[in-house]
Amino acid sequence: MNMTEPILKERNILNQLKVVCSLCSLRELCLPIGFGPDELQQLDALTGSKRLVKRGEHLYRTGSEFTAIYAIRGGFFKTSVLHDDGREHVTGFHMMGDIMGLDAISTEAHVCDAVALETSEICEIPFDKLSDLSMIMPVLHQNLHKIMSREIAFDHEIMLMLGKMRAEERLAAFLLNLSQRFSARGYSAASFQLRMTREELGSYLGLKLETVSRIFSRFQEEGLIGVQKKLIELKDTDGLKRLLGGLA
Amino acid sequence: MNMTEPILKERNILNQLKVVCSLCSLRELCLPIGFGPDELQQLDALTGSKRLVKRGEHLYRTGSEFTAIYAIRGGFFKTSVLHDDGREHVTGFHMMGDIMGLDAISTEAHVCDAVALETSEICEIPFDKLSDLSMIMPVLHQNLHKIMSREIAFDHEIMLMLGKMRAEERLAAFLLNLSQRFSARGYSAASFQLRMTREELGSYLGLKLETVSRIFSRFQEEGLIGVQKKLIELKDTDGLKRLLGGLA
DNA sequence: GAAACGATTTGATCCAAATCATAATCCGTG
DNA sequence: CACGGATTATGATTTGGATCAAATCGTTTC
Repeated sequence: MNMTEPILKERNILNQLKVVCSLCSLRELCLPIGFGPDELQQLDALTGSKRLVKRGEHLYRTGSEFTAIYAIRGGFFKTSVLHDDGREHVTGFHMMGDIMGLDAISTEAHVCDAVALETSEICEIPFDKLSDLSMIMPVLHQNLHKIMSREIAFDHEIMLMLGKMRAEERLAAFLLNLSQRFSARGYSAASFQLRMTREELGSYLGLKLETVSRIFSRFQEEGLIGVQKKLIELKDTDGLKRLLGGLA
Repeated sequence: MNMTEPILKERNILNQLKVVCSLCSLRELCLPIGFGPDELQQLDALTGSKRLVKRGEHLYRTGSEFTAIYAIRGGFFKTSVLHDDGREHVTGFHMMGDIMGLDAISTEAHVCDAVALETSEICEIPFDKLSDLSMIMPVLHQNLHKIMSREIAFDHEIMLMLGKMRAEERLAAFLLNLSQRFSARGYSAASFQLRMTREELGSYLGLKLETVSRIFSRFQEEGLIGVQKKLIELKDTDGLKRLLGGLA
């Protein structure tokens, strides 16, 4: 073996990385562990096919062909399914650092709508390219599995919430989770802006919008949170946690 | 390049396949698409580390180290999480052909208990070996993604059920899903034995056991199903589907 | 800047499922 | 096979959240 082969291989990887829209977004997001410093620098240096999705626009729709997964660089999305009778069910809220579209791999068609709740920047990652690439980059391969596994585990938490918690507990759990996610991304854990309506939040939590509104008011009376329209301030995190009691 | 290298590689794969407990179980189950006839025959010929789990025994427990995923060759499992206050929440029912343990990849520790509801035969698949192997077998790699993706999509359906459906709709949806799963495995779609108690079923569906019992009785009065203890007979599948209305 | 529409809050009433209670039945085990 | 605990069925009552209703507040839009 001579030295040219590894170099060629290296170059090939770099080319593919470009195609793969740059993993700079992935670096910031969910795939950071395990790359060496050099690899990280290379990933960072690459610029990829980013795209703006304006508030209210669809990133993808139910039934459209699955070709890519999407890393959110900034902004806020909801995913939802629409029923025959016109009712909407919100299946998730997604922010900077989250990956969307993983549930479509098995059917090769998207199974929900993804809509931007504010103007957002996303990074499109062609899945076949990512898949090929992960065959030669073990770390990427592992991280891909971890991301999917994390989504499964997170969904199980949601199922617990929907199946076992009362309305107050659901709201408390939601606020604490959102706070924690903002905090993990460098934003304030105590104060944040909701991007969704009461109706969308209710749909996600299995509640009616009136119930969401009432419980926000009640939490405010009890000094647990401050509410000004969409601006939420967590005033007594321990109190909220106490509400959850024995549940997770 | 000479001819020895591919042959060595091939042998290496076969050795690893043995370690990987044999993919014969996987063949029957969730990874069947994409292997050539020769590969399939080889997979079938291999016998792997199967294990019996008796009724009531744990396959794994919350917090135990994640080392393997499990393919069910026969039998029936529930997965559940236990809360501080002693309450149990059932997160899933699993039968022949299902893969369990995927939600533990990200944390490297199991996040739920898996208990056999009847004496069952499982195949343990060491995950690091499977992961290595999938690096050199693209089809295995793809199928692994598909399985995980399918689990995510299925969980979204459960979330819909828990968030939007009334008790009757949940039971109807559950019975139809179970029937369809039995049917896909070659068993009768119209008549089957429930392996779980009313309480476990209620826990899974977000209902109390009394509600489950009452609705089974009501369905029977209406001629939708026949119930004799745990033996369920679907008498009017269309009627059950009609109950679901616009949902799913 | 007024009009129009959407989002939120709050009140009154209703209902599905939980809870409480009691049998009846099943099934594992000594 | 008879005992005892677990499971199921069913009735009576309670209640949390849905539904119906109306007023207020915001924010597009023309």
